[in-house]
Amino acid sequence: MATIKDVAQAANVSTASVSRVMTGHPSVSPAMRDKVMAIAHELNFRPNAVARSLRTTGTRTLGLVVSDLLNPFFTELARAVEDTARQAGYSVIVGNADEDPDQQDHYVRILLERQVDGLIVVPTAVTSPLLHEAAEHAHNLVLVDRPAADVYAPMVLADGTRAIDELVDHLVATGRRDLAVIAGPDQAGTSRQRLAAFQAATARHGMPLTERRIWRGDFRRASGRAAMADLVASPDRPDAVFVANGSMALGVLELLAELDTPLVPHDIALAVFDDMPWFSLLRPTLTAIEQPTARLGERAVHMLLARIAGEDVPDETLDCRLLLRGSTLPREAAQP
Amino acid sequence: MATIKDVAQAANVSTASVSRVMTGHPSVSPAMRDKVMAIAHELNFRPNAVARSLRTTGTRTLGLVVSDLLNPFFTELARAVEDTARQAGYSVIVGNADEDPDQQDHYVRILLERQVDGLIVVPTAVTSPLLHEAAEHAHNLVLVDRPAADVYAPMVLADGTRAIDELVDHLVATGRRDLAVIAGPDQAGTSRQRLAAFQAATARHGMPLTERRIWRGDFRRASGRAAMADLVASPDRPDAVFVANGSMALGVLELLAELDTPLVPHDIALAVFDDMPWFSLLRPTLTAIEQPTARLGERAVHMLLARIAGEDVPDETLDCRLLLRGSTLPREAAQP
DNA sequence: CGATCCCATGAAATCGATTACATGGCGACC
DNA sequence: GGTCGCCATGTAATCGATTTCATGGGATCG
Repeated sequence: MATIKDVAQAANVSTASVSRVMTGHPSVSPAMRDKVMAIAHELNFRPNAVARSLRTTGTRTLGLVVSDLLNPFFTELARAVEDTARQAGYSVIVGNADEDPDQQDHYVRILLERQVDGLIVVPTAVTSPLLHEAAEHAHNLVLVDRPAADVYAPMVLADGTRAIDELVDHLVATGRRDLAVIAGPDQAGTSRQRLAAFQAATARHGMPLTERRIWRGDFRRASGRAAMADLVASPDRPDAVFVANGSMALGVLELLAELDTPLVPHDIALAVFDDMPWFSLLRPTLTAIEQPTARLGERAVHMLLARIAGEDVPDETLDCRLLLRGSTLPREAAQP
Repeated sequence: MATIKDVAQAANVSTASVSRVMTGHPSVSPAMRDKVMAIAHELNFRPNAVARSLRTTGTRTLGLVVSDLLNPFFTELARAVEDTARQAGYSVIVGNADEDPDQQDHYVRILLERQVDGLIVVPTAVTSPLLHEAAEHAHNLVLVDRPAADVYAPMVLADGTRAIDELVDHLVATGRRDLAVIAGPDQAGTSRQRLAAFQAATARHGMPLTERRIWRGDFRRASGRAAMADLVASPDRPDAVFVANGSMALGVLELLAELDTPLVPHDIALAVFDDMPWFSLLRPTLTAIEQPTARLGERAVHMLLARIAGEDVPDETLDCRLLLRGSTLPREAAQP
């Protein structure tokens, strides 16, 4: 690969001049510019971004660590982050923590070593010493989707409380009396939030959630399936089920599809936190709470860029939207 | 951030020694190792990977340019690439070309400047001067999923020919006589391949595809929807439709779901190239050709690492699998 | 006990760019 | 016409690591 020195020699000028031409420095004569440009093209010169970064401290690279790339929610988030970053002239290195705090830390460490200009993290666990430290150390850090204790970094979250309230109101209003939830792992902030909101809402209706009505998953497909299997096999089934994320919903739906008799919505109302484009293709169509996923990623990048620019950035909270569909129709209306 | 010099000073040793300790060089005394390690921890020293890369030429980073991150096929591919790369100690910078050759070139350029150790590309177009040049210039390049003319780089492709043959055999055997296809953009190699295979298979059955039976999409959701709208509205509908990728299938299904009378499978048999986890949740369940997506990503990384190691790497072709489901049941069996 | 060899360490060069500082030349202004 | 100043360019330092080469000291072996 041709270096700046090769170009300088071939053009009979100093490396400083070549550098000035390449970076668009104002005081360069047109003659110099043309000559250097011509030779640079001819030699197929591409500035070595690694060397540049070393000198300028600045890599124009952002790091993104998500908790589970298999989950479409996070792939959409990643897509939005990549898109927004590119428009601002940044590249993105992606890390997949697979809901494992150690792997998350592995990536944070690597990304810091690579001198990313900023870091966007979906915290796998509520607490991480490394993240804490990264935040302390004036590293540019933004948390997305999930809160994390003792990490002093701006966050952008989707708050589903209002939508969950609305959902529970609807379920109760349409005659459901025995609500259950398939929750996520306790270590994830979003899981706690959603569970808490659901509990609060049911309590508000005078029907607080008992421990028997809380199934614990891990936000992955298989755990949703297992929970649902358990749930339908139990002697006294609940008459409404709220699944705390989209991945688990896939498992739940799989299991339901294998049953001989359809349970939803007549016997059981079903609602999912996270909407997917194919939910309205199912029969019955699936009631869901839609998160502003793309905006989440977009805002995260903008907040991060603002932090990089030295600005003070407040937390942001985006609202979620309840999409009522067929799976939560009242029992009567649901009879085929 | 503490540098190696800070550590060296604090420990009263040379930077060379610190470097040797950090990189695990064999000839370092235990005393030295302990002392340096202790101080490094204390100062919270993290080696600057940018500086290291400059000296060692090697970034332990791979670049991945995919043609459309909205398409679940590519997100799964990206996930597999990231996973495999991480296991080999590499990070991945992802670029999304959005089916735009210019944007693809933009990313290739940036990734080359960043000195990635290797590049995995899903070519947006059949030809790209920059890719051609990158391949020529002994850059480590591997193409995935789609062939590209005049780019001399190893490829790993999924060949759907056999599965498409099988599909057409099945359609004909179950009484379908008027087959149609919603194809992708002509610039994409996979689109050409799939269309060619479909045409060949129908011809083999003595019913060559006429131009009227070929709808042109662009591999995106909206184009699938538009094509299907056109198709169902036409006076003489075909009795079987093959959709050339999963994104377009989503649009097709959306449109079908909005119709009052179900057409599939009685009036129209439907099959899709690309399987998705939720295809078996639909009613009818959806016949699809499954690609070995994860293996594709995995093999791409291994081939790339082999190239980086200087080995000669042959092209690879992986086979696809036809999954017959409800949407291609014979008309008789399909009556509700 | 002396010669030899190797091991641990340090000094300094190096990777490829950017940039502070020096310098020469030319135009402008009085 | 002389002085001042700025503009274009070059020289060399710099970023933070790795690595070559030199060196001194200790162990080994005869």
